Amino acid sequence: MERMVNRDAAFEVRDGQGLRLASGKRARFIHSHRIHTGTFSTSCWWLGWGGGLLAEGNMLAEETANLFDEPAMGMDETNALIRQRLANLEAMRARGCDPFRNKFTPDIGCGEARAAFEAGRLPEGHPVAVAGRITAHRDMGKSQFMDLKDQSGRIQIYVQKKAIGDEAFELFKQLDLADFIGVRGTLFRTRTGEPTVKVGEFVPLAKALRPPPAKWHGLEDTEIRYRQRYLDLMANDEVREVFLKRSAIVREIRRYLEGLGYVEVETPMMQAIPGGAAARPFVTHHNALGCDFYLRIALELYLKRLLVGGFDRVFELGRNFRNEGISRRHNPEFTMLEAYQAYGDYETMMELLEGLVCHVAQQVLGGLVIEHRNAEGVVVRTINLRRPWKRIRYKDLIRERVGEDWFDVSPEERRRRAEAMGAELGDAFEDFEVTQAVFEKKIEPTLIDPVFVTHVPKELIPLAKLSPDDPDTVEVFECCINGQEIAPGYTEQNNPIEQRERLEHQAGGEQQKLDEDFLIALEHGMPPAGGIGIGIDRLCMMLLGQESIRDVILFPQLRPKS
RNA sequence: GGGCUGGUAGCUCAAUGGUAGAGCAGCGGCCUUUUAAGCCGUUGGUUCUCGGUUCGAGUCCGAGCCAGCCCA
Repeated sequence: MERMVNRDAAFEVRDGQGLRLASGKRARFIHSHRIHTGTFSTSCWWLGWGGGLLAEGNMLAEETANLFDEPAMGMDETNALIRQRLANLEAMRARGCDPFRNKFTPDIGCGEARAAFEAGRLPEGHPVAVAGRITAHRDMGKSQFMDLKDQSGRIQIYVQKKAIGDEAFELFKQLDLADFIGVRGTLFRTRTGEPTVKVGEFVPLAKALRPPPAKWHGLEDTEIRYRQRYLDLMANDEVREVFLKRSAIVREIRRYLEGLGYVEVETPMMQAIPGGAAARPFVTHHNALGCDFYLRIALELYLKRLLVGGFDRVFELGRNFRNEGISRRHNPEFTMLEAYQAYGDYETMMELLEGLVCHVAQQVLGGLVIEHRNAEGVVVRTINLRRPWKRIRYKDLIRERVGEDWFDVSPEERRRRAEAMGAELGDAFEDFEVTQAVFEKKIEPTLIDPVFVTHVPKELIPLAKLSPDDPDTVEVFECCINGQEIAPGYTEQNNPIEQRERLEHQAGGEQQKLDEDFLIALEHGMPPAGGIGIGIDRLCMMLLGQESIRDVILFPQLRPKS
């Protein structure tokens, strides 16, 4: 009975309120202006748009009737295109055909069938069963062409009136663009050479009550593209491609790390003390425990506990949450890879990163030279990932880019020069921050090919371990590609006494901000280790040539529509 | 948070302050190998919201909402 609701899930709950349906209760619902009665096998909620129900189980008929008097808010039945589709749905039903079928089993994908036929792996006349969404319709009178699309791609189908009979032909014409159908037929090639399925039988599988985006221009409204990504994916093949490749990137990252003996783990997203980074967290509340939790801002502190526990090569690939601004490069939730390797150091992690990114690029993109193109298809940037990647010390890079005497002049002179270069400096900026502002504004954006910036001043990263050969710097690298920092890597701090001092200093005397359990773990002994964090969204932007993080996240965060 | 740009039919876009339009989609008709099919006809609008100026506002002004870009 639940399916009954599902099948007719085109009808709204009034006033945007949800209705709770108790198991075994009878409920009335409406479709196409007809009221039906049903019983629910499980309890469930129906809410807002696309929900199905108008009244709760044991509500009296009179009460329900009142609800029906209110104007429809959820589905726009005033829209002529939707009304037309509802009428087509009814007409289909009147022919005794269920517009929302439970199952149809294709024996090959649309794109696969097409490719196999093109390659000669399937012969002319070969029988196939395919299913997909109708993406184009070309009406030739007594014969019809349609394009059918599924995940594997597109194939054309061809229907002749005399081949399927008058009755079925009329039903066929009741189909709308964007409906799903299943088709059984045989492969052939049309006069124009197009691989096509000659339909012997078809089955409507699901009705689309709303029209799809325009076929030719695609969907360009950025707001709809992000809020209703399914429409974007439907209409824009290149967007689909980006997300399929993102999936492949993540898969290849896992494969590479597994090949090196890394163990993938999952650690808490809800944490009592959010640590491992300096960022504002989101707060949430646990009712039964009666306390607040924070959504994690980093993976580090739990992964290090696992090093203590004896997982020597460990990684997690998952979501972090930071309660900060939203921009072209920032989404409040973003995907991070953190990996830790016992008995390694930051140099180990540089090699890991090089190997990882090259493996992914080779497997997913088929090469190590990445070209970014603008909307006109002109190459605007080329990134060369070939190994070895450049390694340069922070101070050497600064000297190389903004003057050999940068660190020899007075702090006042550095400030003057930085401002002359257009770096924006806070009044309270210390000397190292002035240099860092120049690095971020003037140098980082120019680092297109991969660069490991090493020997970073210790003031910048107070929690890291000092470099033995230059104690003013720490054993840290920042890897920049495509003008952005993609991944920092560290020789991890395993001295619990120093770690405690630093964290206590960072907590500023607020005990509740100190992750005591983490410090206790370190006191049990953590092997020396290299660690790395990779922003997967930014890595995808770089590899896939996307200028905005929103174009590599399926459902980027936007302000909720009221 | 600040600046700039934008919001018009289901989609993509037009419209000097003077009758809101086109293409596609939809609907009706013709067409049995088309593919952005074609041809003929046709429906469709709270011009994001609220207020103001004006004889008259999609257009000008003010406030707000949403988005994009830049900056913080």
